[in-house]
Amino acid sequence: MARSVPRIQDVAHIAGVSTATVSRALNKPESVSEQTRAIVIEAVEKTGYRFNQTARNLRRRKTGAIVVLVPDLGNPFFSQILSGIEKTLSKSGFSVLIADTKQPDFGHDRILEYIRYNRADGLIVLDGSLPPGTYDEASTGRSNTPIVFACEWSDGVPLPTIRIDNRAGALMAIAHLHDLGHTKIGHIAGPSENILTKERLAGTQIAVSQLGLEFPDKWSFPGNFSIESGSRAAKAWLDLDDRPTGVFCASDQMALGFISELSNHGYLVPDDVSVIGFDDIEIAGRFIPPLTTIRQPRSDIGTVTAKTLLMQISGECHDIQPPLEVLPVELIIRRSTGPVKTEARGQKQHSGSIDPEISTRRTAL
Amino acid sequence: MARSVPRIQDVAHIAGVSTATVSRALNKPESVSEQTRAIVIEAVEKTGYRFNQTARNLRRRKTGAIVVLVPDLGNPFFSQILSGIEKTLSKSGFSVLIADTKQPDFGHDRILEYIRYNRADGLIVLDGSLPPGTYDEASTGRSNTPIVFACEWSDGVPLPTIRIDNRAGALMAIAHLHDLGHTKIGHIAGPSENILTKERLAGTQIAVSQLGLEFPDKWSFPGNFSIESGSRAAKAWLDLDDRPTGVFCASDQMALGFISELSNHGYLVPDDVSVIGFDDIEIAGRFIPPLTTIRQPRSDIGTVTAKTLLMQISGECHDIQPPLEVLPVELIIRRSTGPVKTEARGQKQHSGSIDPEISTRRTAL
DNA sequence: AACGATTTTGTAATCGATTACATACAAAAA
DNA sequence: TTTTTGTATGTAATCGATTACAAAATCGTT
Repeated sequence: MARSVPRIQDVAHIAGVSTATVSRALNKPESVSEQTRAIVIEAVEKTGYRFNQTARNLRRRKTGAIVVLVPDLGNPFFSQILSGIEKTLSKSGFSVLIADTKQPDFGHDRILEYIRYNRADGLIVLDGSLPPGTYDEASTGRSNTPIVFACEWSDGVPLPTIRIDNRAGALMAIAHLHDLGHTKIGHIAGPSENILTKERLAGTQIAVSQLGLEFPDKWSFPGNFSIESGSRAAKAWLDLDDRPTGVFCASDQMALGFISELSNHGYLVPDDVSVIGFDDIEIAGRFIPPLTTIRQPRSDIGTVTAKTLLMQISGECHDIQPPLEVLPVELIIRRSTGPVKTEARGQKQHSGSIDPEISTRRTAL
Repeated sequence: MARSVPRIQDVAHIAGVSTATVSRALNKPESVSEQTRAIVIEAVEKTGYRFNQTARNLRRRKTGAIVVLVPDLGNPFFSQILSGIEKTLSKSGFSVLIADTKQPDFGHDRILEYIRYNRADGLIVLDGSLPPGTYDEASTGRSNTPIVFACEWSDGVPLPTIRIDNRAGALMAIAHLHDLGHTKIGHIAGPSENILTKERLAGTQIAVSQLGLEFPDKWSFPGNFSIESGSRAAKAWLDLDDRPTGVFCASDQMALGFISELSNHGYLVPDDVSVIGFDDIEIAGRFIPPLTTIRQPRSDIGTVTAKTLLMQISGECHDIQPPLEVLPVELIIRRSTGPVKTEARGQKQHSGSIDPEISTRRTAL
């Protein structure tokens, strides 16, 4: 046991061939005679040799790593997309490196580091809020580190993007509320500069105006996708004289925060207000009431993104236009939305002879 | 613009010194005269030079990467710990590599790869369910890749571990239920081989027997930490003739699934049964009702783990015993637990003249 | 000025693989 | 038999930094 980790030289020595032959036997088996190949394989097995990734990377001028820029690691929505990415990339032998862009010490120039100095073989960006100039080198081809956007993107930056149709999602949400008879519809938005916020708000506005509904500013609540901001929106809703009877939230987390805060004030969903979310995070279907929402195919987003990046890296993609993949969304109807009530809140709606407590329980589900 | 990325040679050439001097000026500034240092710095700035991580790693026989083995990336509990790890390690210049051990294609020998072939400078294991033999080389010092356990661990494996006091957490949970008058206490457990399951179950049994309570098998429900398994436990609870009035769940997710399923069947928490969880994931405080739970300091676990690993890597840690850090847990009382009711379920409990519907709403909060 | 001690700098080996190029050898064609 | 072609293998350069060792420059002392 002279050395702890065997090198290609050790294998070559045992097999009685040169290092070049060992390398070829392992990387391009057809370029080596069947005999020597067998001898080499045997020597590899005897020594337990594994190639040194670092040395290979240096020689090949690759890093073997893909960096994923996540806006918020703590958010369950992203962690599941990440899971899909990791699965696909690790299968292709890449390491997945994660950086949280909302960490206080994340400098935006770290991206430039990755792009400019070849610190990664590719980049997946889940955060559209980075300054657009960041991508100049990548989009003009001056950098050879491919970048793919997923979920979010940066307007006007011509890079491959995997996303869903956010406007269509908003349209579906508003249409659903309208089908239930709601004419006074509110919206809780994400962070104002966010591209998803803009798209979902735009979709809402289009839908609302097509349906000929009013949509005053006071029915549009600010938020930032977080649970807490949903709960703040609830307080704003409570302060209103003329309240929307249906509220479309730009994220499930805000929807849950909204419902939760209303519940703290003795209001019930969907009795007092119908609420629809966006994302379909795991807990949505198990909330009380189960949340009606627009589902995003999270795992698919992850795998499609990873595959797109792999194609970019291998150079298989010869399109002139950077690929744009728009995955479908789906309306999941659960119990946080219901027919609009005409009565003012506080009036009871007992139906005949049913025990009032049980009745309330039913509606509370 | 001859080369896209400047090398140390380019800097050396411009500064009129050797590559060795440039390297020293950057890595050991005190070993170089003030003059040359200034010249080198200037040349570095002029060229925009950044060292090539791969080349450095090859020479230093390091990889610059830490691998984190996560049992389930989609679980919000882990993603927040991960966030703490990433923050600390990236500050020290390490890349964080993530592997999902529950991915179908995750071979357990991948860990051996990391340990044996120096594919990473260190390993953080959040999954205690890997075969104990895996760590032989690491714990006997035959491998020089340090490993640190966090949250979970492998019994009898003498490696540094950062965790909470699971038994104490269980004790606090049971004591809380007992304080509220509950004498019939049930438990929803995690996956049976899991070390946390065992500890929390053991804590429950100790507490229950110290308090002189009965704890029949049928009050111990199987689970696997997931929302779904909590909901299955709810069905089992419903099937019981003699039901526990307080249930301690080994994870928040199971608690939420449990409450959700009960709600689907018209049962209310804490009216019909008090429920306490474990973890304090973000949504817990916003569930309906807000979940009483045992809080784990997730972010702390992440940072302490990362720091411990860094010490192991730098060799600063000269303890004979591998360090064991037990972080404190905290009982967070919210509204999913309440005083035990003596009445049988289904009897109304209207208090005087209050509108019954409003009354129910209150208790439903 | 001469000496040794100390600081600063340069030369070249090294980390461990990949691969361009050269060479050896066998089979096919002349 | 000689020449050509093609396949299989070896030699050595290379990727880009770090660092052991040697050489040179600087300093203080006598």
